This record gives sequence, structure tokens and C-alpha cells, in this order.
Amino acid sequence: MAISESLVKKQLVRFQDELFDRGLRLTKQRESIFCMVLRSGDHLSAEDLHRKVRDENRSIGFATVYRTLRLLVDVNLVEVRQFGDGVQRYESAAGDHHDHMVCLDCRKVFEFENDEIERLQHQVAEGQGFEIARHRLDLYVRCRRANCPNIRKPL
Amino acid sequence: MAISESLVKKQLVRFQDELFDRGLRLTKQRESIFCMVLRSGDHLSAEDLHRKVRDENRSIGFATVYRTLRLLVDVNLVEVRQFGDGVQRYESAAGDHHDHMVCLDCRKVFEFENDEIERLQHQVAEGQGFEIARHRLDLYVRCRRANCPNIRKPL
DNA sequence: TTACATGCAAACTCTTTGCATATTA
DNA sequence: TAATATGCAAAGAGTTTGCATGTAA
Repeated sequence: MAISESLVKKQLVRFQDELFDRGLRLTKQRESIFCMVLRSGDHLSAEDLHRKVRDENRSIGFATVYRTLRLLVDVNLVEVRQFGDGVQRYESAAGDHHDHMVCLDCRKVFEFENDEIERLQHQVAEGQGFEIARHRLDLYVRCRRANCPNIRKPL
Repeated sequence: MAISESLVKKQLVRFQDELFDRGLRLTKQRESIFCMVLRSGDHLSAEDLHRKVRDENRSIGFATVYRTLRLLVDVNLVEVRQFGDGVQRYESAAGDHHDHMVCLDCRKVFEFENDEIERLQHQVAEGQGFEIARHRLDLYVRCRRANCPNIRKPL
């Protein structure tokens, strides 16, 4: 989901605070990477992010991208997704919880929320004496629409 | 889920048929690997399977395990699972559809079915003009029970 | 005897780590 | 200046592929 510029600023402040608490620093690279995640509003892989961030900062390395993403995940500002193609994708943790619908043809990712499904999940888990820490619900669909480019190899 | 011996036989026949249709052969290695998936009733990684199958056939190689699993997945006799630890796990496709509950402490995998959740998923997808090809619902839980060994590193 | 299957090792993809250098408080 | 951060390249983990050899119809 896309994010407002004021929320971008808020998130950056939170990142800075988390870093400060750990004796770490908000560098240009870290800011650039986190901003890219926030502004894109998409589900980007480390490679996607590296490519995009290099447009701003020519010499940024893969290792920095991965290290920054791990840092962001550790402080709960970013969440990791995996849609079954062996690549991790990253998304801002700001905003409401949602699940994902992935088009097997064009690989576009749509988000959705359904409180009733959430409620039933908790009911199922509690019925067996468990407490849900987190969950993942991915619907793999075929959009069958004219605007589906269907250009990438199917999942 | 564990599987009856009669179903194991039935599944092997289906495998043989699929192989025959493609001009391929049911070898000792392929039989051994598929039987292990069927009988274990667990969610095993390629490494798990390789280790177990080597007890029967000392010289079996990793490549054969991977190649056989891909073959089985291609003919819809086996399904792939990924619970977020970067390892693919394999499970017989025989038996009813079910979702998974994974304990973050002991990594034990429990299966469950909930028709109402399934129904709502289809409702969500159709509401947006999509048709579900498949889906994945994983609940990550903490069992908090005395019998949870909690010995492996958490996911 | 011809095609398919295997085992081994090498290659591959994605991600992490080691290390010397650069940067920041 | 002392600690953290970076970029590069090398290492890792999991999986796939190339190739010579083995095996089955």
C-alpha cells in the first residue's frame, strides 16, 4: 500500500529512535533503502530495492541492502513476504494488517482484509489450545483480464 | 497425514501411470522416495527424505531426490510447502485439502480444515473478479505445552 | 540397443559474512 | 579517536544442471 509523505517522515523518526536505542546510526544508505520501501508501496525483493536505490546512490552495495532490511525487520518496521518463488519480498509494516492475492499470470500482488477470516483463524487455533503469533494467507489467482500482461514466467 | 497401505499402493499405480504417459520409468529410487513421502505422513525436506531413503538404498543421490520430487509435484501427486525457514517441504497430495498450523517453538506442524474459511476466501476473490487457483494459509503459533521440546532455533 | 535414470560434482540463485576502508558521533 | 557502516568479494545454504556411466524396456 502506498503511504503518505507525513507517514514516511514519522516512520523515519521511528527508525532513527530504534537505531539510537541500539547505539546505531541513520546513514544515507539506510534512509534511502527504508524510504524506497515506504514510498514504493509494493512488495519488492532485495534485488528490486538495490536497483531502485542505486538510482539515488550509485555505489550502494547488495550487502548494505540486505543488512538494512534485516535491521528493519528486526525492529518491526518492515515485514517479509514469500510468495513461493524463492525470493523474499519486503513491505512496510505501517498500516493495517492485510493478506495477499497474487496473480499467477502477471505476478501482481493485491491486498485484502477480511475480519471474519481473521476471527475464524483465531477460533481454530484456540480450539486446539494454541495462540496465534502471526499468520500468512495468500490466495493465488488468475486475473484473466485484458490488462494482465502475463509476461513473466508463471509461478 | 499418515496414509493406509492400500492407498500407498493406489498412489504408486497412479505414479506409474503418469510416468508411462510420459515415456518414463518407475525405478527403485523413484518408488522409494515416493513411498517415503506417503508413509511418513510428515512435512519432510529434501534433506530429510534423502537421509531416510538412504537407509533403504545406500547410494541414492541428492539430485535423484530433487528430480523425483519435482516430477511428483509436476504430476500433482505431491505438494510443496514452505514455512518460512527457506526450506521446501513435501507432502502427499492424496487426502483432503487442509491448512497448516506451525509451532514457532518446536516447529511441529499440525493440520486443520475449516470450510467456512475456504468459503470466505472464494467470496473475497470472486468479489474482486478473480478465480482462486490455489491458496496457502499458515498459522504460526506457540503451543506453550509441557510436551513442546522447543529445542530447535525458533523460526 | 536405444532411451531414460543415476550419481557425482560443479553451477546456480539468493542471502550472509569477513575484512579492509570509510564515515560518523 | 573510537565505534559503527560500507562495499566488495568470498562463503553459505538450498537447489538445479551437465556429463559420463548405469539400467531398463
